[in-house]
Amino acid sequence: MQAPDIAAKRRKGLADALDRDAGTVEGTGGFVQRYYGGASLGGSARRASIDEQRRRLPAFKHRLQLLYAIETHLTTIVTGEPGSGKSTQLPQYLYEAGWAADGKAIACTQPRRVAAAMLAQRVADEMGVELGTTVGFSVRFSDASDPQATRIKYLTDGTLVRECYADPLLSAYSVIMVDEAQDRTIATDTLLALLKKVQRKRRGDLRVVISSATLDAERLRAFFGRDDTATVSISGQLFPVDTQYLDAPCENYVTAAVETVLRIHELEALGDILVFLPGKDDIAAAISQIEDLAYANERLASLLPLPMHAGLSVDGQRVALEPASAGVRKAIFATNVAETSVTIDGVLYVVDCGFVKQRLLDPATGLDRLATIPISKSSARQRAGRAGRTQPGKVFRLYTHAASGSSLFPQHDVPEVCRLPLAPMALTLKALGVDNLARFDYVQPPPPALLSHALEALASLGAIDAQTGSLTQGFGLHLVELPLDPPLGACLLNSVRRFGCVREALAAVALLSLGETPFVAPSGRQAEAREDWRDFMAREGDVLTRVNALLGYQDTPARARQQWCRTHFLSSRLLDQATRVSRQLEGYLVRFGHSRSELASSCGRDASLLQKCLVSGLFANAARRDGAAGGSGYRLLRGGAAADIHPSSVYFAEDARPEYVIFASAMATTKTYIQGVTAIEPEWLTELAPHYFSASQAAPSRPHPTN
DNA sequence: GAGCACTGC
Repeated sequence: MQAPDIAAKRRKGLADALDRDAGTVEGTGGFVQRYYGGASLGGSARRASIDEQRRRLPAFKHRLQLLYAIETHLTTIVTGEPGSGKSTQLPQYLYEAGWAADGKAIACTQPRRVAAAMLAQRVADEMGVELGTTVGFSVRFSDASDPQATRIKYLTDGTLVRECYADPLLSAYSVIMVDEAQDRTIATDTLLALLKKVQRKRRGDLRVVISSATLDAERLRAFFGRDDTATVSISGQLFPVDTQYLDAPCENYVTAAVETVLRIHELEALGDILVFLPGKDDIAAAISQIEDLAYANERLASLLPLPMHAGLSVDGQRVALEPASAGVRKAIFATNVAETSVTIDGVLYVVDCGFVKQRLLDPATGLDRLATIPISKSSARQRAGRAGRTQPGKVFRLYTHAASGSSLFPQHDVPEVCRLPLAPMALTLKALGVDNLARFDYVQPPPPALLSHALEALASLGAIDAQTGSLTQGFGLHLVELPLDPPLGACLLNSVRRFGCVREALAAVALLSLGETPFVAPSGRQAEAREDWRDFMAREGDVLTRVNALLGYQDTPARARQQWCRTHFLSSRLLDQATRVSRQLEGYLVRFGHSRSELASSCGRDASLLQKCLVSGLFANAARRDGAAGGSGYRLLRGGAAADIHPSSVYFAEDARPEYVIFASAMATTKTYIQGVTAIEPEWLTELAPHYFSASQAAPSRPHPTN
């Protein structure tokens, strides 16, 4: 139960807050209050205008209703469109109402780091405090919070889950607001499930607020218990969006998108167009179609097609965000980044192809697929909303009205726990004392096949005991702490324990955890780039080649790195991030008690040490040349699926390909491609993963049964 | 022979 004096203080705080304001607020549920005053806290003109702005936000009308709901219910679900101010205002209302009065803090979690940092900055500005004092944030690589002073703390949900390791009851917080819950990421779902457990243990002392744009509210109410859960809906600041559909299904959404853009440009008032397409190939195709047409058509000179996807450099993204010159209409061809992560101002028209690329693990084959699938109805609404941010807009859906209502488009997205590899989540839950993952109280239970896949993977790495299912001392416990996929974490731990190649392993693991290759050439300069890249190339494969690039980058003085990347056609964004990751990982190894000299170990000229080190974690990703199929392809040792070398690999253009390889990832798109490929000797598999491979041939034996 | 959506610790 809530300590009486604290609750009383808070109620007084609520009353004080009411006393400061002026006008009449009306909430639903019969909770109508008069409020007085109007003095701003700071008294300066700037503060007064900030207060004015805060009052104009839709959330303000629901302020008392929200505070009342949170005061009287353990869990409150808040739905509201973007622009309603819930992410910035609700934590402030709670603070003003005294929820942080007794030394506890109010947490607000976000799925993405930039969002957490930006929100904290804005709220600090609104409250007139220095960021990192009363208002702070904590995300990977950046902590601007002070345990003594911070009362409103923005974090990523992954960071808060990690705080559970040190403080399983999250006792530093009185209220935890989980924002953007509609994303249903693994981290969000994990956090929600943990919060339900913590709420029970803290016996009414922790309030949970779940906020979301378009939420499966009923599911969450049922999960947290209908009696203890309130629902509040806040209207957004969106303008009406007129929706248009095709009369008949289109054959090709790229052509249809281009045609629609041209028609808008021809017929509609000036205003930018945002086009949603599934991938960057489609984006490039659409843009080049428009550019080709523009040669022959002068009227298209005032139409500026631009790409927007996560693979672009910061500068590349900025071009699409900047306003076009007078009289020019931007047509931004974007992937899903523009649905959630990036907000583009000035968009009046949205063109939505109705598809998205989504990653999913096929439990039958154990292979990742990147599939182009119809979007959910929630996602369609979200995309449409991008046209109505500043004035009434229009959305052109590249499918028929009949299809839009049909089951072709599911109501909501499939949450990540139902489609992605779960080994990292399984490790987290084990570390937090969840012994039986099959019986855990999930927001939405994952398919059993995904769970057993994860448990088998963890057992084969030695992270959990195959018989008891509990984390192994030392290895398993360290693996939990590392911010890495378990196989990569295993490589890193083994590099210091067994192989003495920490310098290279840090680089390799950091690069592989980011997934992409740093070798990126602008179109048209491929040949020139390939020539330059020869200096980095290693016979042993992609990983050593990328390691060479990263170590070269790190050996370059910081101020010269950008230029160095430009001359060598390398992604400085990726290499910079990999550098930060490897530094953070090194910090973990220090914390685990490894000495400076252990961490300085290098394999020097003996690349086989690093190769073996990679095998020790990635052994499940082994493949052998497929002689029967003509020799250029591979066959996975686990499952036996056919696979090809990804075009980004150093082996793609090679005739002499190694007989046995391990790879960082396999992904089925048009074909199954393996990526991040390293040559190995087959006997390393039986030497380093004898439990996984039978000694006679390098083929997997059945993994140990688990749990 | 020719390509990977998006996050996060």
